[in-house]
Amino acid sequence: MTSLMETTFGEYIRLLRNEHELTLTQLAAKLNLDSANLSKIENGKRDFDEKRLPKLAKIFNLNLTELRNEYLTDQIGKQIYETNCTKQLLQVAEEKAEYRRLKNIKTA
Amino acid sequence: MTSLMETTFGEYIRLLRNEHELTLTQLAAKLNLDSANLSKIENGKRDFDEKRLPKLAKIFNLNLTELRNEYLTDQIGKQIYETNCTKQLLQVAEEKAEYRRLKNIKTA
DNA sequence: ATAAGACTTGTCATTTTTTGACAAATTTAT
DNA sequence: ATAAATTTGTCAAAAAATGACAAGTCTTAT
Repeated sequence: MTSLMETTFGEYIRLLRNEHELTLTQLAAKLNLDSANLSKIENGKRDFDEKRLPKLAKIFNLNLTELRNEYLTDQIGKQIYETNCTKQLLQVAEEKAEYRRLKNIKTA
Repeated sequence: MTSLMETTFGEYIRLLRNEHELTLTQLAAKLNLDSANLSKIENGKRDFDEKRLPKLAKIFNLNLTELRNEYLTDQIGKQIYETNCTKQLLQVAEEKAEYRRLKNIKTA
């Protein structure tokens, strides 16, 4: 796996956009959304809608799976940040995830 | 800190309820919710509303902070599970959380 | 067998949250 | 100063979460 970004997902989009010298308006059009909202996304004031990941990957010719990982880690990182979840608690959360895995494979 | 549960939050509530020999109806009443919905919560089909944590703590005479941690780790664990987030990706998510911390302390 | 209590499931209206869209700033580059 | 780019505020629409109730199953006592 390619090493993932140490940025927010919004910053990552901005990075890509700048690399490709697109304006907000131009990229927003390609993504089928409003430039004002894309601005908010890049500035972390709104979330990028997961449904648009395939489109985003196509526009910048990125591997969708890796992009999804970028997105996923951003989302979870955000939650960790917002809830002030410590490493110790995160460890517990991981164990609980594992518990769900065991349980649900049996159950389903 | 007391060691946290390796159960879902719903299962934990059920555990507490059974220990105290309360019916769904009885506990639901104390929590100001419908017994049918409490059943769903215990069975993981709905989320417990965070707003009720203080009430829940009071009913069972629990430390609110610890209960919150129980809740928090359940929530994040659930997200880890649902998104199939691997340990490796979780590590990245943690770094991103750290990045947000640094950034937002500066920014705010 | 059946009646009662405990629990579960399905559905739907209400509430809350998220999203899309537009107008009006503000900033940046020329 | 102008024009383009970006940001911010607001609000209606869409989507998701919640509350409530009805109807179902399952168990247990009689």
